[in-house]
Amino acid sequence: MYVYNKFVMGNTTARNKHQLRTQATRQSLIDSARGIFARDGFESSRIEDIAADSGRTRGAFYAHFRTKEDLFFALLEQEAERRVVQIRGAMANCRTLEERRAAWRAFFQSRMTDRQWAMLMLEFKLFAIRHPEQRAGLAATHRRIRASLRIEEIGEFGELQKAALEAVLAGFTLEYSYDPVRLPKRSAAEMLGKLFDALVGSGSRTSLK
Amino acid sequence: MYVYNKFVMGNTTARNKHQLRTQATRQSLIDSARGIFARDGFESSRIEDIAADSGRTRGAFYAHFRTKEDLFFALLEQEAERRVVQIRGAMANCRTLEERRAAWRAFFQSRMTDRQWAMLMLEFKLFAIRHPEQRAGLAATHRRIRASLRIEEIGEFGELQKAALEAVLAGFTLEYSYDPVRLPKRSAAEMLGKLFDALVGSGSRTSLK
Amino acid sequence: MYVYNKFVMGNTTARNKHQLRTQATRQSLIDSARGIFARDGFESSRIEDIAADSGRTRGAFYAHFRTKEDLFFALLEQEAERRVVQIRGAMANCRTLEERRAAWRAFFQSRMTDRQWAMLMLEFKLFAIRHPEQRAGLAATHRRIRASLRIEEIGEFGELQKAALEAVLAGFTLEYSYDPVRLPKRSAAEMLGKLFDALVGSGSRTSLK
Amino acid sequence: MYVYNKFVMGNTTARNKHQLRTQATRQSLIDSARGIFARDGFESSRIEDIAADSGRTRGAFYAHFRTKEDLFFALLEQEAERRVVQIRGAMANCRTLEERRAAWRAFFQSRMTDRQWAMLMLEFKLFAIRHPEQRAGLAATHRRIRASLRIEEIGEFGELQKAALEAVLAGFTLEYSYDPVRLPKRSAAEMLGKLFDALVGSGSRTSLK
DNA sequence: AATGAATGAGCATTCATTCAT
DNA sequence: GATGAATGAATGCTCATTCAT
Repeated sequence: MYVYNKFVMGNTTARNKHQLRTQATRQSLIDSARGIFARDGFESSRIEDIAADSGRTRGAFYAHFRTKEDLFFALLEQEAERRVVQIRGAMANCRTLEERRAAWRAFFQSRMTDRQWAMLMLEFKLFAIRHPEQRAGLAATHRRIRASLRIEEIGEFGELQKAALEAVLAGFTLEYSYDPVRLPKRSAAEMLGKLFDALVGSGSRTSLK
Repeated sequence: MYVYNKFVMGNTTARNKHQLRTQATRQSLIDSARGIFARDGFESSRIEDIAADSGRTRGAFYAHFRTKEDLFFALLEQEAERRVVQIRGAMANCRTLEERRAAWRAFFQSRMTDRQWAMLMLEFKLFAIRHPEQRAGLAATHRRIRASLRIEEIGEFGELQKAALEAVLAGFTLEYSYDPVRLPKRSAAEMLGKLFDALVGSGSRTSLK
Repeated sequence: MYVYNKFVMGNTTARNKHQLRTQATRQSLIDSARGIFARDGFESSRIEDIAADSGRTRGAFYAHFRTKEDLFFALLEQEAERRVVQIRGAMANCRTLEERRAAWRAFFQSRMTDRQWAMLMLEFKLFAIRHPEQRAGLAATHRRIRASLRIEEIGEFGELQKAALEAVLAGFTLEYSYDPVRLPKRSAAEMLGKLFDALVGSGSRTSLK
Repeated sequence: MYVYNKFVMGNTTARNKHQLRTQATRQSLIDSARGIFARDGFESSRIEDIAADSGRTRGAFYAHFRTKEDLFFALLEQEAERRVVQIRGAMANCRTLEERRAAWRAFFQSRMTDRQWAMLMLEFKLFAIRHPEQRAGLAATHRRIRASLRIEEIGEFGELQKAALEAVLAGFTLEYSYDPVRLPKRSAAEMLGKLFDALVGSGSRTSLK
């Protein structure tokens, strides 16, 4: 009941109304969770708020998720999947390395203002830092997501470069959320682009690699 | 009772035992708070834990601070002051612009592994993001601290550059806390240094400015 | 959830178990509150005591009332309603002015030994005196209750007479609670009756009006 | 140290400054307590507020009183003594029964607007009602005070009459505090006077005795 | 006597989770 | 599956009282 395999949706053709309604409730809760978790943080988010936001009650929540953590991780996985779909879609339309690199660059820049995702990733990392006993599992999940992104399609990267890209992005999104006046969107995106170039290396230029 | 003037401490020689004890308790609570807040985050930190860690009771806490927030800000201010003292001290020994730039670079790098400070700043920014009603005051405090650092002594900077430096640093420290294996200290520091050079500009090289 | 419409109870026959349980709990809490508030006073009454007395937990209390004040006012309103029902019922059986006056006199006397109600009214007035910011609302409620009693049905009264009646009653009930030996029930009731006559005026006798 | 006998003051002629200051502190605390207890009630009154109001600290309080109750009773005793002095003074100037009766009547009326005393007596009675284990002692004290008033000098009274007088007074003062608009001072005083006459009996008129 | 820091029991309130329906 | 009442542990904060100075 509590296990939800996203591939099931794709495979199953026969689904009755009951199942559809169930899925709708589950999805609705996840959708509401996105906004609440991003706004209040994991700790301060109240299950009742999430349930209320999606027009359900606490009971509906517990029919689909075992704990608040469960929902948090389900949400993260789904959101990550979305980003994977997004970048894979963009890559599919690219022919040359240059195009792929440009697509990744644009993806990288676009994520800075993706406030909800940024806050969720931040909360995820803080959660991981503060729950060492779950560290291993969380790290594995994260690794899996990163692998799906297949950034190596735009060049060979060491983990260091990848980590640096993520770090820079996280830093900019946090800073942007904290003080959007000091770090205006346009200039910040521009600078992020340059940092991307510097870290990824663009053509023959000396990079930070 | 709640007012603590750091300059008084330096100047005054005659202090009775009462005052000494008061200061000792207050400082002890702040010291304990540093570890607890950094470890558990602002929300999850319990006043009882802080009090217990410093060998006091909840009551002692409330004799010195009005609320948990109060302690949090007192701690932040003190920690910030320490960093200011540190960089100002380093700068005092510099003669040339090159020396000053190198000192700042080293300071910048050193802060990445300053895990407690990093987590505290992160918590501070999250707090600010999530308490918009206090935004103005918090921003003013933050501005004051930044002004004390006087980074302009190593060159003219726009707010954008300063913000980018902060963002990059925040991103790296978070990433480093989250997965120190993926982002090993030495290589990360090296990369931070290069990003510093790129953002600050070193000599005639093309910078990210 | 917090809204309780007494008329619904009377009219509705179909009520599911959930609703019944809800009402039962709510009423049980109010019933317990009557005893505890009367015994300990508003300030000293502990929610835990009230919950425990009705065989519930603190949580159940908060499922039905927002604060201790909320419960206090709900209780007062219900108790007041009971008195209104009582006097209106008595009046319904009266034909002449004399009968109505006698009924009121008896009602007046009976209230002196109604210790719980007396203490609750006393606590209510003390609460009002000590929470000036809520004065307006509380006064309005009180006025509404008084209007429901319709004492004018036994003659024309100025506010002064009504207030005096209330004052005398309050004084006697307090004194009776404080020292029932000094003010024995029977003689006190007799004296209360005489004061009632004096204040209300009976027939052609010189009154205190 | 904690025992304070008011007669000592009258007897002692040689008193050094130290003792005077001590007495001043004690008296100052009692003076402040009068206002705070009357305003907030016994339960809600904070020792710190009383100390602060008299410009002292908690420590000074505990140098003079063992507990909050102690102060409360010391205050009550002193206030009662004042009323005794007042009525005894007034009586001393009376020659005839009529004069004495008029003096008592005026005294009775004047006490209604003596808000602080009224609230203190109310708190006292509530305290007695709610602390049955101390009932005996409190009742004895109260009896002693009543005896000092010597109301029998204006006629023979049963306890019933005396209690009724007290009850009526208490009721009016409470009502007057609660809603001074509904029970205007002048008319209330007038009515109190009439009730006094009715209860005490004036000349040949039929009384409520 | 007086100060005021510190104690610690007490209490209102919140909220994740359980459970009868 | 969904409801929502109820649980109960947790926690911030208050305040009478103690105690070192």
